[in-house]
Amino acid sequence: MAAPRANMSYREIKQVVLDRIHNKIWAPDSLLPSETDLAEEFSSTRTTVNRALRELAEEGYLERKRKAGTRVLNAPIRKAQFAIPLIRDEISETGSEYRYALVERAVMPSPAWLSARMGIPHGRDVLHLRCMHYAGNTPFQYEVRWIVPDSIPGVLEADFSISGPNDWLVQKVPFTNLELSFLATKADQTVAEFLDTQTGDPIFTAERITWLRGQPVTLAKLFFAPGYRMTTHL
Amino acid sequence: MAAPRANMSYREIKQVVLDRIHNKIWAPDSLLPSETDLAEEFSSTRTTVNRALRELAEEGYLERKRKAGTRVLNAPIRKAQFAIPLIRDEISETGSEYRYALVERAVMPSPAWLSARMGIPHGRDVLHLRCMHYAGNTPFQYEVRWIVPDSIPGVLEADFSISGPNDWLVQKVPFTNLELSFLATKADQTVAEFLDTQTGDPIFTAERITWLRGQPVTLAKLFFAPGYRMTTHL
DNA sequence: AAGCTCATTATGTCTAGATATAAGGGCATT
DNA sequence: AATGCCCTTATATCTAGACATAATGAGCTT
Repeated sequence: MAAPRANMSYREIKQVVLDRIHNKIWAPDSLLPSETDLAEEFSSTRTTVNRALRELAEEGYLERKRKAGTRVLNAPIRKAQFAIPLIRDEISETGSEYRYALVERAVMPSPAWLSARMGIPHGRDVLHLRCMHYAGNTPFQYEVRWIVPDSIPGVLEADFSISGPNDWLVQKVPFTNLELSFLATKADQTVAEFLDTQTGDPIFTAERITWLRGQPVTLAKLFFAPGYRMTTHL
Repeated sequence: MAAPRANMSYREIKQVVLDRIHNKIWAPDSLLPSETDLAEEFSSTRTTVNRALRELAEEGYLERKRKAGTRVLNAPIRKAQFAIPLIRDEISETGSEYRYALVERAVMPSPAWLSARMGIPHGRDVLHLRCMHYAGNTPFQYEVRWIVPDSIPGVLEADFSISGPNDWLVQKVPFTNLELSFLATKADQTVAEFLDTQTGDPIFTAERITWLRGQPVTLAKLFFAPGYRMTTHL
């Protein structure tokens, strides 16, 4: 248990505050002393205390409001952080060779569900892609993607047979906004074939919609091979 | 596009730096000017520039090393943050009433797979719980949990028939370490029955292991009702 | 009782400058 | 060529103090 000393660093202050929260010295919902008071107690400065409390608030332990003060959250909203690496990196790190294949490319009018989901005019042409990502010879991910070409100059001319649309988009289009969902889906026949598994198998799936300055850019459905886990530590 | 002005706030500086990264003024892998230089350019101070760059590094855009300088990451490791609320809150927010039921409570020797997974001695007694969480009358989550009683005084006497083990643990045991995984599983007969769905249906599942000062505390498998999505925005 | 105004106060941010520390690069040694 | 030492430099953090801003709550008005 860190004991208050003189000249504590903001890290040490964070630890002391955390300890006090855990030991209920500062109970849930209760108000902490003001930064000024804490600075005095820790014989530090307000700037340093501010950083400690600010970070603890970001981590979900405290709630801070101007004038109202700093409060201990009763149910610390734990924030799990998942790193979303490029699939190429994710596969390379396992020691396997990353391989990519374009399955289908088509320009088609936006289907109704897509229009609704992304907020684009019904019937507008969209670019539809289906791709496979392999770790060595093992299927890793089956990707189904729609791209709204209007807002992305050059996308209709881009060559997606060598590398995936994500690579291209990351390079060309800095998105400003992203929605990411994880869910479990049932492998239909197509997915099962591509991922080399049985129809009906549970498939860990990610759905990703990105916008650029309010304009919808792309929606991707990423079907992971059976056994995939998205894991984080904290 | 934010243009550099005098007396910029750290937020404005962040925006300018981000713009420059997006516009490849500072290309991936390239080195940024030093904090001192940037402070001069933005007619700000090093402290302010430092905060801007530090936050951008936390967000995964930059990499900073003492003496080496600040570098643009070529593949911005996007970090998706998921808020992990208490299930009670998650259900209340939908407007439904949260209901809880204990399905089974047993003390048993740790099965081999659990011992291996959590690193506890084989055969050691563990507390096994199965619970249901409902949103109104609709099944929301089926929870299967193991608790290592050694490190948690009082857990064998705790009453889990009224409220769930998570509520109790959060109150009593401030964990120091957590592993959280998301995956897709296939509903077996038990899960299907409790979640009121068909055997074989894909089930979004979370696995959570927590430790207290290196000692394993609990493992929970959380099976969510069909249709569940874990969503985040950034 | 309800609504409004305003002073107070805690946090939010910035300035200017100092010290601490990690790590790259050069130089000398082996 | 490889190793080890040291100097330099860029970031990391701290100090002390200032002003900015949101929100509370007291006191006044309606």
